[in-house]
Amino acid sequence: MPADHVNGRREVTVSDVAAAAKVSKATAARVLGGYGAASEAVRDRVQAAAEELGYRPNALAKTMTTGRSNSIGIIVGDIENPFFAQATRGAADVAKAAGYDLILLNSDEHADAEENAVSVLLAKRVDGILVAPASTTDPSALSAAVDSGRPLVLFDRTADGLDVDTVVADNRAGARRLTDLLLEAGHLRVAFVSTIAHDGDYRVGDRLGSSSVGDRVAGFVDSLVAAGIDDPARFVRLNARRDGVDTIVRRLVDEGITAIVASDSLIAQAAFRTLRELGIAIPDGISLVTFDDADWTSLSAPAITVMAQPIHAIGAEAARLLIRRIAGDGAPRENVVLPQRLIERESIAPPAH
Amino acid sequence: MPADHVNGRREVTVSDVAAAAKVSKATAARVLGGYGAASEAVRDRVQAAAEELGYRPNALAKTMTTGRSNSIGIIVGDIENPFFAQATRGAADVAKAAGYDLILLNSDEHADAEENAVSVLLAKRVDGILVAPASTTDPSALSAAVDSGRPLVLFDRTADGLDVDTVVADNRAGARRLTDLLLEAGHLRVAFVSTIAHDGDYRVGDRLGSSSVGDRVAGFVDSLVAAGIDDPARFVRLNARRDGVDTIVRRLVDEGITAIVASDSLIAQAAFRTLRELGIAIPDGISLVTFDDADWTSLSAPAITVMAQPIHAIGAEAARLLIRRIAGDGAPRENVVLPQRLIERESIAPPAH
DNA sequence: TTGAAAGCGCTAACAC
DNA sequence: GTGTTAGCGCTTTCAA
Repeated sequence: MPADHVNGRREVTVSDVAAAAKVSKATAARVLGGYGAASEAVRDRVQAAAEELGYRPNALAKTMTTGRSNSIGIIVGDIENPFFAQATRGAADVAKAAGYDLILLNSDEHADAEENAVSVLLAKRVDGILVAPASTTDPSALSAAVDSGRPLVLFDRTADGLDVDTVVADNRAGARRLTDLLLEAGHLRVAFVSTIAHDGDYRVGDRLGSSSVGDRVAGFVDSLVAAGIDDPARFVRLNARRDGVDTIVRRLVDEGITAIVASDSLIAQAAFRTLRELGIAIPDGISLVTFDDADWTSLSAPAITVMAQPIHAIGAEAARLLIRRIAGDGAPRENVVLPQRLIERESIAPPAH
Repeated sequence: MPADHVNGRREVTVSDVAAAAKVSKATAARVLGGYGAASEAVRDRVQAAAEELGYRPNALAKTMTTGRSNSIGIIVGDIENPFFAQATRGAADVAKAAGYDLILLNSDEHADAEENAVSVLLAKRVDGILVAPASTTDPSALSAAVDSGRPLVLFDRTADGLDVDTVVADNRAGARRLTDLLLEAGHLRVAFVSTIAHDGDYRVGDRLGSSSVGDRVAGFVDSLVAAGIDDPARFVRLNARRDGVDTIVRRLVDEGITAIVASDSLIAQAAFRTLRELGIAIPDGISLVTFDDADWTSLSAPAITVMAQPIHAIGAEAARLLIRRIAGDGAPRENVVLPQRLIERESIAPPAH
């Protein structure tokens, strides 16, 4: 039952229009497709016939012959995460302006889901793929995409060993600045908390599964080192997904930590709740800072000092790069690093003791 | 340059595999496509050849002959809006489980963008469309979708005159309950604020552009009427996008309103900020309630009493319905109404004086 | 179980 | 300016 749809109705094709307009298929296709030339009379006749019959182009057939689908795939961790939603919107706007649509897939940060997503997109012959790689250190799930020769652009995270364009925020500088702020306020015992999985305790130089978290940790360490603080690695607490942010924060409190750098606003949110339950005031009991200017950070009491990321721009820039590649730009790979922006609010105070 | 990609490499096809395995194209296609029968020996040979050559199926070609694309389109107002992001995730999960992918389009609540989105999706021959209609009262932008005969399911909002499945939340009951809470606390002057556009002042019975807002207003009015409050329409303030939530809230304060029902959490957020600027305490100066359990509503001081919606479920249920239709379910249209859930927090107190 | 051939709706040469 | 023809990569009769 090809071309028919479930309801049995058959779609109107170029041939139908051509017949109705009494011209050849090629001519009808030329005016309908807006390419080639045609006399005004013929053009009118064809358009009238198309209108009359309710002709709707079949983009798939076009793709079959041209090789271009005008759609690009985007693989995010989870579209429900505001970060990805904003980046996706940025990408969608740029894509739409250039005539592309987005096929959206969630990886949940799992390599196998990511690999599967790539397969699906390749099968649908997307013109290019945008992805926030689930793993920086082992991006093998993306190899099919690379092998396919189709343009691939990474955003938010880089991927080791892949020679592709990337767009990320300057997480290291951002983390450095955020931590500096805490140290300048007099803190000596400040912790960095992330949900990222990591075997054993963190040691300086360890590579993390996500370059953005890795860069944040590096910036955090930079700051402590510059301040002459001994053994900075002991202040880095990972595996918060496994262990629970709540548990980790309680432990930090017991250890006498006086300030916390949350690796993302979800962690900050959990920490905020735990501190409230513990009856510890922010910032007088403990100072708290985080990444991303999430809604709640300016509405909470106190409002949270954050390092905002140009999220929309990250997605938009990635899409721009991808589209340029699709158009055949053979320039060497580009690694765009966008600046973060500090928003100082009320969650930092000198340490208590 | 058909079938070649930008880089000039040609994709491996069924024919290539068939040749390598020394079988006919049909046979190779049968084993590769997992349909029809084949002897074990042949099957192995074909699979080995496919593996060897790096065969990747072309889903588009398959769609061309079968008429099924295994992709569904989803048109949302704005993916950056957490409501749509969550609903999209719900739909994506159900879709993925059934073997479908999502093509995502933003309408920005504009009819022309919506109409254009429908066109694109129809051209890409999606198997069905999910849409949160930009307009309940004039859904003509969706007529092409309806005419196409392809399944269409609406979520979050209904559309007048369209005989299609819909999935919405019980906004009227939710608004009624939320408003009742305020009246029970002793409020007599409570306002409802929405960004929806509307010509002139609201009058009871006016139809609004969005059924969800319309239902909320209706529930609000129900409550006031039940309490014997005169002329409830005067407490309904629309056009907040045009006039600014800030301006409207200030005016309400001047008018001596003692409680506000925000039509969504973005409005509540703006109102929260304005009241803070005005130095009016919540709930002692003014009580505030809203829809949607947004992050900030539980972290703000005070935490906001909200009517939560089963957002994920709305998207999931819509996708479920759509997929059932795609499978050929000819049952009469279904209008699913999902219950909302009250979360009482700290933003209601008896009126001041 | 396997193969040959036709066709999905379109574009792209190439001729006239 | 217009028509003819040959594909794109797959599935689907229909025979063998």
